[in-house]
Amino acid sequence: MSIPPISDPRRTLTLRDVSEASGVSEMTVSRVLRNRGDVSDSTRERVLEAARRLGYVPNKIAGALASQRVNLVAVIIPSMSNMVFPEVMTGISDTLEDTGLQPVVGITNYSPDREESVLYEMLSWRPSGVIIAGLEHTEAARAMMAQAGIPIVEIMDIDGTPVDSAVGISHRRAGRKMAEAIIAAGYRNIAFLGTMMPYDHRARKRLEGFEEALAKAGLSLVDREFYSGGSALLKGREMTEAVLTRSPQVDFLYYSNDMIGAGGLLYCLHKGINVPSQIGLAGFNGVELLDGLPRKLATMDACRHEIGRRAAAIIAGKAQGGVIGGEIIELSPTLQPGDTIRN
Amino acid sequence: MSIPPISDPRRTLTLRDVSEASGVSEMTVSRVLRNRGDVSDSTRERVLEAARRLGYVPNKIAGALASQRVNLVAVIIPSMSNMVFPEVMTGISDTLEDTGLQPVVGITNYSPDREESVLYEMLSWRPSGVIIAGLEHTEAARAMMAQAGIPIVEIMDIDGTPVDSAVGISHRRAGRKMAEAIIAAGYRNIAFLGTMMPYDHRARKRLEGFEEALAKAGLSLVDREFYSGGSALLKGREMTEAVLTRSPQVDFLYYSNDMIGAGGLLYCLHKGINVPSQIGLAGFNGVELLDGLPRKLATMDACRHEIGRRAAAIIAGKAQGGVIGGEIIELSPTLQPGDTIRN
DNA sequence: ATCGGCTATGTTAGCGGTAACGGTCCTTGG
DNA sequence: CCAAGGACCGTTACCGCTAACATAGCCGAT
Repeated sequence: MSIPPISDPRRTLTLRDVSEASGVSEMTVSRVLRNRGDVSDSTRERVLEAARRLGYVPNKIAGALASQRVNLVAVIIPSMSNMVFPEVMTGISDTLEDTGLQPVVGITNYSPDREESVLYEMLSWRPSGVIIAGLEHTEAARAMMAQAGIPIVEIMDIDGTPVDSAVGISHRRAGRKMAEAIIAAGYRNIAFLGTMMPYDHRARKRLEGFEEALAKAGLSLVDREFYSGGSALLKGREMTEAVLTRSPQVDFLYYSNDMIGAGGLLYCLHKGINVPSQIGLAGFNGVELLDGLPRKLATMDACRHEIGRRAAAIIAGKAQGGVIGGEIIELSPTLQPGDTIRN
Repeated sequence: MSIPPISDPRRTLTLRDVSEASGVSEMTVSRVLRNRGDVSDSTRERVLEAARRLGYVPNKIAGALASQRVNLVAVIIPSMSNMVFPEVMTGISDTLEDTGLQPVVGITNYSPDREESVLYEMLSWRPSGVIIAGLEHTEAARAMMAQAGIPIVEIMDIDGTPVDSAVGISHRRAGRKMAEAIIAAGYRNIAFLGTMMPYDHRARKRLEGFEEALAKAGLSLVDREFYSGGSALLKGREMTEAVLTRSPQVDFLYYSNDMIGAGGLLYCLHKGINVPSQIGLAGFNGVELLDGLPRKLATMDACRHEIGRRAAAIIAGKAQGGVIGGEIIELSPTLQPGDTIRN
């Protein structure tokens, strides 16, 4: 096939094309497109016109290499399909919006090895910062983050030792708090229903805190049930049925997340169980999506939006030459009693 | 502060560091780390050992610039918090998994301008392909995609003209099909409840197809109600109440998505309305999450997972020097009658 | 007129890798 | 014994852009 010397539609454009089209040096074009340095209004116009006409899209790869600056922030989270991380993302995006920084998401599916490789992949693009869920990582992952020379913020959880900064809540404390509220309401035969995922450390810590508080009151879990995969609503329903059949004396069901809690609630209502006097229920997360349920599920807000905002703010602050030291921000989840715990 | 000549913990490592540490040229290190070209086992070992010991993370920016190859696929979608795109993403990830390609997500919030700027931003990183939701884009966005010289796949919808390839369903046909099923079931006083978003073209097309089929049967919508923002479940509840109060004669409620449909279903059941004999309901998307509802909502599967897989397959195929021409793949959504349409 | 001191632009030298090609050895067959 | 070829590794020249420095006008002050 022929190779037209100029304006081959297939060849991707470079600064040189724009510079030739507008009769100035590449450097001047670069200055115009980045709004940096002094350029006269007349040449600025000429350059912009040429760039627009040609449909030039700058090559950030070259730009980043030359300037040693990348406007990306790596965000590494376990999942995107469970209502909790999308909201964290919203907080991050909102805050990053007007900083020139851009989030790039990586998903780990709660696998430490996958997390390590996603982190490696993202670091190889030399982002300006990393926001990563949780405090538990492989040793190699921790080493990479410590070495990277960029701000690192571990989010969601503060029960542990962060590599650099951390923003989150104490899930252990959250579990305790919920247990105390339940006990105070007079419930005594309490069951736990949650995920089986061995790497969901936050759910695990909540359960630990929960059992700790029960123990302090001389109680212990009457029953427990775990699941993995499938429709959360349906699983909640099935697990609830299993528990209530197996342990009819149960008077409270503590779920590790709102979604299965909602399934349980629907099951109880369907069975004509009196909620909350006969049986009480509570979930975790404060998922707004579920506000339309027949009865409002008791839950605990995980400050997801706020966590995203604060984490992004830390990255943004440090990226523009802020301090080095890591900071730990603990947020306080609030109990939302809803209609499923008797007052 | 002092500037140690070597092994400054702050300086980021380069190939040169690894090459010096292992006594071979940078080129050989590069070959080892990419598994390309011949390298003896003994040097390979030495290099890998050195890289590991130093904690070297390759710089893909430099690599991409030199090789003119980037293993990223831009995925541009309107939202991540509505159950539909996470599943598309899963399909994309699954298929890209073993191709060496990596998805990078950008969110537009249903704003054409935002879509344009996200696209520009992503193209400036010179991805190997673009997967973008919908067929409606700004003129500039279309121009950019046409110029980019990489495979473009527009997903979800095929009612229109794609820039390059397209994978999706016909939402107009989906709307028609649902209307026909509803009419066949004997319902005659039908109302529509949906989103107000002017840029949700797919919901719009479904409604158009729906009304088209109604018209063909000599019917027209008895009532309609729109919402925006808020908890979908709750909105579905509120809208349903509004419609049933305003138009008591209604015997069928067609929702633009499953989530508000679920809210409506819960409302009807709560009010003691006999579903589906007194009032029928249907949604759209086939959201598995909702399987645990007291009654299974009639819906239409949007082939989300399959769309993701096929789109990714097209990109993967073309990225390794496949053909140039665009292809259009139409998938067929299947009606899931559930328990909310009388047989 | 001469000399700073601006402003507006150009020039040079990389950024950290990789493609392409070149050069050693060492083996092997004629 | 030598040519040919493969295995292994190094050298050179960029990729497209930007930091840093140079340069050319042009102004007002001396």
